[in-house]
Amino acid sequence: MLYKSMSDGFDLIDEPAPPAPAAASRYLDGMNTEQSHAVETTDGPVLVLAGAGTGKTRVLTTRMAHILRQNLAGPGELLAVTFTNKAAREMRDRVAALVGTPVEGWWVGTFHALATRILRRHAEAVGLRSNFTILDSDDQLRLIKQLMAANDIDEKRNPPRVTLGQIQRWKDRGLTPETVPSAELASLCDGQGQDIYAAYQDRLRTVNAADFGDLLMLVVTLFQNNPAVLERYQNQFRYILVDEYQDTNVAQYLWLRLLAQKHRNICCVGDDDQSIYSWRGAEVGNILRFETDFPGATVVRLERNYRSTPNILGAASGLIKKNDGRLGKTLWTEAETGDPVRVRAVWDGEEEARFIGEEIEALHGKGHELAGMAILVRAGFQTREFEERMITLAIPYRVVGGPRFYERQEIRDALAYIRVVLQPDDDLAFERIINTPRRGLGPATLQLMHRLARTERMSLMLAAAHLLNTDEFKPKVRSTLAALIADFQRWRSLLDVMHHPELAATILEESGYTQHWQESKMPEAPGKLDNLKEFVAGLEDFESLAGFVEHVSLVMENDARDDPDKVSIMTLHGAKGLEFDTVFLPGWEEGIFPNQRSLDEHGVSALEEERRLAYVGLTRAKRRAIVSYAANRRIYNQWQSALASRFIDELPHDHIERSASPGLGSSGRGGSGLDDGGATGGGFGFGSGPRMKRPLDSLSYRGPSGLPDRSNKGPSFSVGQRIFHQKFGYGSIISIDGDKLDIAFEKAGDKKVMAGFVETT
DNA sequence: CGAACTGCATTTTTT
DNA sequence: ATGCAGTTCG
Repeated sequence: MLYKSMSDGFDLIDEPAPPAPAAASRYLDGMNTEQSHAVETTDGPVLVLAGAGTGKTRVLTTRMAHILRQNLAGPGELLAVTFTNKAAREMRDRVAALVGTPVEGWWVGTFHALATRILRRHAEAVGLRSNFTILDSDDQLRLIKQLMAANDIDEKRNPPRVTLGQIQRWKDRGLTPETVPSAELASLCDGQGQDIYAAYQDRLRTVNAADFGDLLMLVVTLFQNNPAVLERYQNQFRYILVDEYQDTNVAQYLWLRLLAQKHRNICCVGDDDQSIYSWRGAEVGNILRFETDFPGATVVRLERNYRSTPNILGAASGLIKKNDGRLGKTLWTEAETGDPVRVRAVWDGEEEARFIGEEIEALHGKGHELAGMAILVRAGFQTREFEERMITLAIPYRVVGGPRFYERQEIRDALAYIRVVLQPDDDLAFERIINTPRRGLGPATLQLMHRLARTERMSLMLAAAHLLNTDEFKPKVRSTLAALIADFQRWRSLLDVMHHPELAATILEESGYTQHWQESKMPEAPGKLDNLKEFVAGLEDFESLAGFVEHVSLVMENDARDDPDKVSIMTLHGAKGLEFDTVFLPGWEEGIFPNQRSLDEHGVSALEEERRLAYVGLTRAKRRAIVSYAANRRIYNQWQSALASRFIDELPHDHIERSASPGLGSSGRGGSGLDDGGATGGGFGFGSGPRMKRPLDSLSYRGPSGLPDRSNKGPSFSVGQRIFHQKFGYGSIISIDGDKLDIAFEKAGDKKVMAGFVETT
């Protein structure tokens, strides 16, 4: 099990607690001073700055247990908010273990789940009905496309994804169509961004739906417009706890601030150094500003680390120190020094995968569990070469974060049928399946329905019903559509009668959907049928179809089931909150990590976020961290010479040990602080060739040490100069950064190349 | 309606 | 290169 070990070092005491005060504080045993301070400071705002591996979950859960045990609040008066369902579940389980009571009726959950819970009760106040649908990203995109088409906006120049993304960012910031700053409108949708946003919101209200952003924003609106409702919740939640506060966006912040205003007992836990989600709206500012927002706040720093060795912490701390604007923490530990962080230079990606594979085999051979090892990459596409390597070596592995069950086409289709049964106004769902399987209800029919729906501001289903009373449809269409609507009505009437898994099966059967896949000769058809079976079977775990649909829309989680011993391969983002004995951090090269695109788009702040990502990566390791970087990288099937990531040079020398694979420039002398004067990471960045397996071909460019000639005695270059490169041919210099040249090659396009591999012509 | 073709991008992701 | 989406052709 992946996260099992997370409680290592702070096992929970789950004996039932005698009421006596002396015994009641036993759950505080074994906590360090700062931890218990964070737990026991129950009055007023508290900010807990919890460095990586300092036991923040323990503090959070113990604090909840403490509040309950001291009778400071009942379960219903405690609000505990997390970002992911996994975190919410873990919190529930651990508090339940501490208190010895089941967690029914508690307000422990994700922002979105809790917001939904509030919203269902007050839906009318914000223009929805209580059974509103929560849209998934597929629905959202389809809707945006429709609206853009209706406004004659060119999709080529204005990708719908971008439009949707912008609207989501606005919602993250709590901005309505009316309050979006005009300066931000010019660039979107040829200046029609505001209209599209407004139309989008309008459409959502009409079809009784909300997207994820709405869930948060509508609660804020609800509170702002209905003081009585706000007051009720303010009174109810005597204590508020927030996990991962550095990840909150503006809407979430407003939400919390409104709720906390009355009792002011809000405790936020977070780590500004682990803020890696600004690109999806998170505001590090929220955590940096906490003391201003909540005057008189108590700030507790958790700096004692229970996870990693001093070497790992030293390397990570040295790296993160390069960031400005931190609240600042100094992690320390009493653990044994441990191995230095290894930094390995390799020739190319293939060799990197081979190297990591060998390391994993060696460790496994010595009895280390595969489940304790992880390969953490910057971007999804990097997982492939490691997967391939694991397959050839027959090492069991799992890629965390692949496509999810509920995102599969057939599951979404099935879900859409159910959604329409539950909520006839759910246009997005209805539209999805109106012609799936094929019924001859194509675009023409749909267009007719849409027109009426839009002009009369009604749902498609209603529009269809109206149109059946006219002679707008051809007879065949008319009878098919009438039959479909009748089907839906019949299924709806069975809702209270039939056991819901059975009903779902009936719907899939009678609608012809099952048959559609039975007849399909697509290779994936059998698998899809299996998934549908699994889907129906999964319904047993829920009380009703409505409960199930809610679960699916809010809990789109991966089935993290199997625990057999496997190496984890995942992105750095995906690894946040996890820990492993051994962590491999490949691909530390300029352009990949830090990611070039990110840098291009957001400059210094992006660099700092990338650095935090590196910090997150390193601090996942309990005992061993192995960073690697390749001299050559194939990107989109183009060979590029790569430069070692600047982060490598930022790792403090006394905590790392550098080495290079045999045959590669910087000898295997190993030893930390390899004195190669390598400002850019030790003799790196050979020119590359597509099939240049060894650097031999480029011997003539190397200095006596076997390193590329990086002395400045070689030819000097100037911008605009015409040059020749062994692999890329002729080109001209765009810019010069030390010994790194940006060159526009005539054939190969723009590349970054080391000066040592370029000849003047 | 489905196969085949063309053009295009290709970071990170939860709810 | 590769995969995906949107379009076009049979």
